[in-house]
Amino acid sequence: MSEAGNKQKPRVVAIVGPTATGKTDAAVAVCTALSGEAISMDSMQIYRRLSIGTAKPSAAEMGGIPHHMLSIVEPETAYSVAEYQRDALAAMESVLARGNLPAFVGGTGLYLQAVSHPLRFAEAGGASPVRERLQQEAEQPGGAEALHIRLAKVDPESAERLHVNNTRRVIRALEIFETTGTPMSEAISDWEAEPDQDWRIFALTMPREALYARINARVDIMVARGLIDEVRSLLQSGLPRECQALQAIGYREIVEMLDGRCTQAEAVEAIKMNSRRYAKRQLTWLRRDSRIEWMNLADFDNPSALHAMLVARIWEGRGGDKNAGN
RNA sequence: GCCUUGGUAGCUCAGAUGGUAGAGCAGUAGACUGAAAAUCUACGUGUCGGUGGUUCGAUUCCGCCCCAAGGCA
Repeated sequence: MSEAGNKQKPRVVAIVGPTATGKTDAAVAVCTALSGEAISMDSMQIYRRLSIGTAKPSAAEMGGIPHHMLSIVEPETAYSVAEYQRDALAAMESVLARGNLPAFVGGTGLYLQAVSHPLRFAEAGGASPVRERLQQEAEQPGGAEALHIRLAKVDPESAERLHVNNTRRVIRALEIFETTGTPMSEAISDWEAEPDQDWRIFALTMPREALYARINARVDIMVARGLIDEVRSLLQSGLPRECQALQAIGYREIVEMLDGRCTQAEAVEAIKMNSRRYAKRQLTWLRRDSRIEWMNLADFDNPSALHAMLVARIWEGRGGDKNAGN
């Protein structure tokens, strides 16, 4: 106990999965049963004033459970993974300090990695003049290829990894090298860095067809609840169309519609389609994480049964309690 | 009832003087380290409506039938 090497790592839970699988409810159930606090792991619920389209939990849905990392920045802000990592880990520490169970909930795969491994990022941060210059270069004819070739010279490993057409990534790698002098491949950590916590990660899922049906239905509900007005008032308040927050699914399509480039029916269909594709990408991301314990809604009579199982699994594996018992 | 035009991939359609067919979209799989709800990559076999006939060979030509849309009665 006094030896650092034997120190018990604190138990931390994460509930992940594609959009519309009921993660929020599951997290509230877990927190209620195990005196936990929820920490959102969602790149868009971070923003204030984006509520309906991000399916941000309402006060009622939170069921009295404290939620962190929700509505913490203004929508005009460009928030990034590195900031998320810093802020979310701080939130986690505060939950731990209170003796409660941190329960991360959300569907942003990169954010999960950032806090649970944890990733070490390069020194060079967000948007910069260097990035802007590289972006302009990329737009020249043959620019993307030229940048990729340049990257291959200074950081062959990253160039190998990155497809020429993935300009955004090529630029980032170049940006890291140009501003720090270190190639990206050396500046960042491995995927598999050991975390300081004892993570228990559960992914909620369901058969593809059922998932898609739920997503479609949820989009209709969002529209019925006033998604269009939400977007309209965001624009009216002067929020620029190019900002990160308005790139969110459900927002960019409505902006298109409000600008008269498509009908409402088309916008709604596009939101459904983009949400389905997003869910598919989320699944792809999660599948490669071997730590994840999958929970298929189809195997349970109802969500409550799944919640009970979740609680039981987390409880039984709780290292601290097990040791306290002997 | 008659005439016309269609019936080819989940959808919209293309195509071959007869040698079993291909685009877009959808879909699927994958990648992912400071935009990640972002960005990027790969993947096209389907009784060519049914059934008879001609033919070495029919989805393609011919007959009949079914279905859809339009027109005439």
